[in-house]
Amino acid sequence: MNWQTGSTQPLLSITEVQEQLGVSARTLRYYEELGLLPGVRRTAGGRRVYAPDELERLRFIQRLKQLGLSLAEVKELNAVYAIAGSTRDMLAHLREQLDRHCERLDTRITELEDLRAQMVRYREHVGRRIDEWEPQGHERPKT
Amino acid sequence: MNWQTGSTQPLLSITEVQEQLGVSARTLRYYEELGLLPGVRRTAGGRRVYAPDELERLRFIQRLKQLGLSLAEVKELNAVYAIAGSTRDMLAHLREQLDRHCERLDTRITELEDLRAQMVRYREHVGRRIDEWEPQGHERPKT
DNA sequence: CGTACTATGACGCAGCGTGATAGTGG
DNA sequence: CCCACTATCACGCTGCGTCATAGTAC
Repeated sequence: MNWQTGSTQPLLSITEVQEQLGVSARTLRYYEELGLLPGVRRTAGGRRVYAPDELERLRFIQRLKQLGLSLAEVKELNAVYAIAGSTRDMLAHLREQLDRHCERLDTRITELEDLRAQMVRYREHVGRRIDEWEPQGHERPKT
Repeated sequence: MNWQTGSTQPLLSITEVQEQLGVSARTLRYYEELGLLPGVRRTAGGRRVYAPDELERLRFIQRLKQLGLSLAEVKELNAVYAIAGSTRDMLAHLREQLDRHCERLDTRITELEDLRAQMVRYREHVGRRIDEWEPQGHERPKT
């Protein structure tokens, strides 16, 4: 699949992008629908054509997503990007987002650790009750 | 609100349960709809009446939820409970679930820690780009 | 009789997965 | 003409929040 217009721009179909980036076609359409990936061109038949620019944008989105930002936050960053054009403002905004998210992550990690500790205690409690079971004198399973 | 039939059973309205357990009315109806909380009685007018048993069950559900089990898993446990009547079988099943979930938690915690480290690195990268910005010579903001 | 509480039903969110149905590319 | 690929709905999932509408308790 290559409709190069003269220059050697690798234009990709949705399936190719899917394979290269590991993002499903459904996800690609969804991102576009949400406005995260504007300006995706089409063939005469209406099929999506992805240029290197879009791939860059997608990689950026992937990174932010991996960092745990929501699509709404990614969209907000894209909006800033559109206005500030990858300038200092955008970078500053991005850094703020990262800071905020880093705090949320810390909180979440602590919560999970507490939960884990609690779960281990509860597990041991359950274990003891199982051990105590036989002496209780109820109908025992097929031991 | 107390329709005690003679014995001193504190029968509660949905709002009272909501206040005592911190579970919304919507959530209570939802649990019932899912079959997590069967046998909730009603007044002549169709209003839900919660007995101590239900409160116990709800507290149990809350604990499992806090430990991160999904409602489907809680339901499964209830099913076992209904059959085994809180016997060894049920406890054993519960312990298995807890074990499995503990592993998932470990994985998740590790993931989040990796993510955090990655985010900090990215944040620093962004920070450096901001610092480098002035020398670049683009139109500076209103410094 | 009023008004606070409640019941049921249904839509909404996030982030897509998973069809169904119809048109396109080669 | 065939068949793979793709486009556009549209519903499903999780765990409820949040109306809208109608009936109930006091």
